[in-house]
Amino acid sequence: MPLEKRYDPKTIEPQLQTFWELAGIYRFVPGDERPVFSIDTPPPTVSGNLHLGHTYSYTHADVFARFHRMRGENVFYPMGFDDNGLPTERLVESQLGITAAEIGRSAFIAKCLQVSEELEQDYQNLWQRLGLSIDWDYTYRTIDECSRKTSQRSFIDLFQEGLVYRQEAPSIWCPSCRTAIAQADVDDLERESQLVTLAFHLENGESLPIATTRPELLPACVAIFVHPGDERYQDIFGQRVNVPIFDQQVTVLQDPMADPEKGSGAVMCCTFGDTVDKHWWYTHQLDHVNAIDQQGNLTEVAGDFAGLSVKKARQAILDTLDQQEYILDRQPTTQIVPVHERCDTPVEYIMSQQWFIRLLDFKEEMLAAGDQIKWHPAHMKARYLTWVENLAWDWCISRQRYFGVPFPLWYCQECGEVILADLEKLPVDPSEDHPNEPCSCGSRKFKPDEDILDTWATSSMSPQIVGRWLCDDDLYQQVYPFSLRPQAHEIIRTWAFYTIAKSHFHFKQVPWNAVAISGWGIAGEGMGKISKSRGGGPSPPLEMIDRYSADAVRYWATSTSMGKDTVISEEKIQIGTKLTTKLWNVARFSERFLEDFDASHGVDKYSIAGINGEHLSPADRWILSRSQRLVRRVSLLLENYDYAAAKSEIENFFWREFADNYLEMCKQRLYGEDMVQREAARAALYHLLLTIIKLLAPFLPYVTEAIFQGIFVKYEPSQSEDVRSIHTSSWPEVNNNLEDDFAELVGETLVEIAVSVRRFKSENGMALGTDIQRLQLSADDDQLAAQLERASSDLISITRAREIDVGNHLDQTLTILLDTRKIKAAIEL
RNA sequence: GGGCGGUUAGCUCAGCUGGUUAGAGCGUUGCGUUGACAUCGCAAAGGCCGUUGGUUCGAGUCCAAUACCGCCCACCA
Repeated sequence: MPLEKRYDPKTIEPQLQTFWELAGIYRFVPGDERPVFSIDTPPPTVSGNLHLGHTYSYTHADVFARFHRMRGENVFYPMGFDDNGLPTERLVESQLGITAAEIGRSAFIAKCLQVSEELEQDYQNLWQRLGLSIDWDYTYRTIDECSRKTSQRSFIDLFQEGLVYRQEAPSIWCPSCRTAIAQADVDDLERESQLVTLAFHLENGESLPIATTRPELLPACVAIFVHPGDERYQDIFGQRVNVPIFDQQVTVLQDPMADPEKGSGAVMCCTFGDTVDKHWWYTHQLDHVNAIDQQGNLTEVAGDFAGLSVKKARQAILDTLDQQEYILDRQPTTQIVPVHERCDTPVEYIMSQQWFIRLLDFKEEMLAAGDQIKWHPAHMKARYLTWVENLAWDWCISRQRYFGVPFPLWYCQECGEVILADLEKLPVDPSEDHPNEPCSCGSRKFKPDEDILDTWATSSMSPQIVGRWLCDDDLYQQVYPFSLRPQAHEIIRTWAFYTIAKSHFHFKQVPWNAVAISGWGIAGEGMGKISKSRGGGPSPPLEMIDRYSADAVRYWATSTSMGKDTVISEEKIQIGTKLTTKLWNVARFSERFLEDFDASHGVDKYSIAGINGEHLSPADRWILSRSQRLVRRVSLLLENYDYAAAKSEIENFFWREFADNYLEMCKQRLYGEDMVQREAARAALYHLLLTIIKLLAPFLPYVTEAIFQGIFVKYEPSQSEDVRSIHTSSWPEVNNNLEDDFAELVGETLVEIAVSVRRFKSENGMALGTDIQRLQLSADDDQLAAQLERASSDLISITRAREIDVGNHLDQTLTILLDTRKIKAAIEL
């Protein structure tokens, strides 16, 4: 079936998508002898707000998958959805306007399952429409049974290795989400604040000025610290001080972490205002006063202020301090406060009992693991290493929430012993199940652990979940360690780091050979324009795909290199549309010369080996040589995950060298009567078009497939490659015999001549198709001159000269077009 | 405060291990039915490659300092 005059992606893309699904083009073949390329796909957090930015990093991973598949590798490219834990709960709460506390735990979990499942269908639709070459037989949800089982198994294994522990300790707490969180869940937020200097009174009645931004923590003040070398405070070391309003007596202590430069140099230590307080509390064995409860309100120790929120209490206490004339100074200040990244609520440090995974003892191992992985771009490794170096807390994995993977354990009500679930029974819900055996103390009374695991504690097992670690060892052995982890940069410290940590703890190896870090597709000015046209919302990706094409969106997504953020640009998408149109038109042009070939040997007929070099024109030799170098370069770039440079090289070659120049040079032979010349041109054309669409197939899977199906796969099957689809066909190989420096020099000369003639016509207002009488050329180099002679058909074709005349010198009466050391050219009109 | 990335044509960006007149797309201007393509083609204009030093026969490309922009990290009184 000949190619349609106009390429209509809106109808063709969905057809091809269906074809790929039905034909199983992207199936992973377990047990196959080909080398495996396995991808640890990021399970997107199901957030319910899909925008074009989501397509950005996922396109990158797909390009790699397609490249490796065409390279002959058995590509394992699964998909997952991260739908357990706090992010999903927050979504459900905001979307349905309910809270778990209101409707009860089990009803809430049911809502979470329902909402996330509906949204996941949207994600899947988008991924399929975008053309991601995922094998949908391998999908997972981080809340599904296999994930829960894997996650609980991980916990039990680590427990038995002594790598997890439960401890009553100051923990990072989000008063809004009402749960403990981990260091990695904390972000910085700048806000306006007030630094007030208060007068604390020593026993002798003297006043000690102390600055604070958190006066509401006064009831929890347990000590005052000064620097040991601070001259001002040598005398008061060890003295007792009265805390304003609350009147408890605390001691002045010394510690090098007290900075004489800050505030008055004397600082109050409260349990707990920040991590330094925690440090001092621990190292100086101070008392613990809990002033803030789990809802973020002041406790009874705050007396009249009990029950007030932190914010209200701060103001009320300030007012009282003011009335009682404790305030020496007030300074407005911008302060950086740690907040919970999910809700931007300032965190508190609250004493509570939590489960932790040991990290601080393993920093060296984690750093070494980072060095064993290839990072793309390389500088992203620095973020990982910095994070590991600065770790200050073990990994708090317990969350006081509802929707997630439960801890697989109970506590004995008699002796407090931890009873783990049986491995065979995983996954368990300890609230519904119970232990098989009585506790070693003989008791049969158990209390289930009611917390859930940090969502990262599960998603950090993604290689094990998707590789079916616990239920399909053959598969797992084939895919693990994974070839590639693609992900975005903001989750280096969470997903990447935790996955590396888990892999180290469980298997003493790194989870992947390489990690490819994508940037973000972010809303920019272009988005404003887009959103305006549809009433203000962000641009929905399916709408953009419908308006332009999946290929065009992918073109935009692969235009900025690995690791870089990029603005969502409708303009860039439009350029992608132009490229697909150009490809289509080139293919339609080529089709008429290729369709009557005796191609009974399938696509191999015009493989490079079949080209008879004797009859190739200089233009053929030039473009064939250039194409070999292109294949070499693009392959290397893609091996190194540099999709943007690869795409740009192919695009330039295709548009500037092949379409603008080569096609114009070979037309005369294609249309001409000389069958020998015609066959040579057709062979070159066949090879080049096939090479170009293959190279572009990872980027523009739809239009290249449409061309491949329309022109190259209407013959019998090839013996050497799977030509059901361009995406299972073989990646182009470099043919050294076609690489030829001299041919390239000749080709460049031909282009120079063509450009000079075009410029002449353009400057003289002539149409490009205008015939010229004679083109006279002269080259000092005899070999070059001989090639120019041989290229007369190429030159006539592109310049429309009636006659090409190659001689030793130019006729001075003619118009000189070019005069360089290499080549001189003149025309006669 | 420490670290990383960026600073190249009006805009968005390429420029690999330093080497002839610095590239592309968009935009601008002019011209044009080349027997595939007007969702096009051809051509033109447009840059002291952030600043200042240094290394070198030669630097956008290496080194140092510096200024902005962005990000990561840090104990944020």
